[in-house]
Amino acid sequence: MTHDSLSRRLRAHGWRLTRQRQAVVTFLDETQGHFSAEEVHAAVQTSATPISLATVYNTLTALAAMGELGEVRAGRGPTRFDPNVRPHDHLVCGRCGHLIDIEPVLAGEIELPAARRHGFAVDGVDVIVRGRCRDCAARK
Amino acid sequence: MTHDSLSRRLRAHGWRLTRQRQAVVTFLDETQGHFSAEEVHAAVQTSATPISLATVYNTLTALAAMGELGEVRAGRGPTRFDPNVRPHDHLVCGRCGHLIDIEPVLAGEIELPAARRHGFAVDGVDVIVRGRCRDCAARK
DNA sequence: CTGCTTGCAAACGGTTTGCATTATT
DNA sequence: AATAATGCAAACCGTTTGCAAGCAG
Repeated sequence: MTHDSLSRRLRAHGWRLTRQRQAVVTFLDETQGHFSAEEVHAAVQTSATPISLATVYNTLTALAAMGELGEVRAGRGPTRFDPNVRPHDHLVCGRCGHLIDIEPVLAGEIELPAARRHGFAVDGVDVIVRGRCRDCAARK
Repeated sequence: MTHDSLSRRLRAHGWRLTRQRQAVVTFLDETQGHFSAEEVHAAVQTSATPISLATVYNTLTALAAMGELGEVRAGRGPTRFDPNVRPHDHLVCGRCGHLIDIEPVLAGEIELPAARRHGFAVDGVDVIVRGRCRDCAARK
């Protein structure tokens, strides 16, 4: 993404364009995978930008709230943030925590019948496939 | 899960049948719903049985490991333990955390095609439907 | 200039751990 | 008697918060 579209996006949400926010957004745009707040912090810090962990949390949480970033809580360990906002599900290793994106498991969206909705206003569905990754499965 | 069968299983796993473990198991057997470790602790403590929070964690974790208890990590807040071990999914309120069991969203088990399994040995699938419970939805 | 944003450090909630003591087998 | 399980308290990890200082608009 270009700097201009970045500015536009941030401003569109009423954000001030700080060096810290630019650094986080740029990092997320230029990489793929899943990152804990600590990992983002470490990665952005090395790029000559001063930033505190608290600010990383602020930024990531805000991005997630505005739908620019996915949050994955699976098994133990920290929340991981997912720059991939296309619909998809996750495969999680219960041993090492390895996390990868997979094509949506559910075909189309689920239209949960009212009888099973228990009065809920449904926002979405998270599907997590639990298992052992190739390496951990090999290691018994 | 009945108390008797669970006692049997605990012994089958070479576990000593202590007063604390019996208290936890009995509590889970006599109630329905979802409970944090703290809640189980509070509930069991009042029943004239001395038990520490650490022991509650030990017991719940062990029960979960042997498949006698479900663990639900959804959104923020503590892990909740689910005495219902029949296949089912969950509906979670993103505002108040209200958690309820629902019929399985996926018909039968998913046979994730090898091409999408990324080498994982799949154990199972957790489906969490996110939304707002009736009360929270009403409160806007 | 205004006030949103930052950094710091301390507080926090949930969970785990180390170790001496107790209780089951 | 042997040894698994307990209780306690402190450690721990990930995350949030309060507040003074800084900087974007």
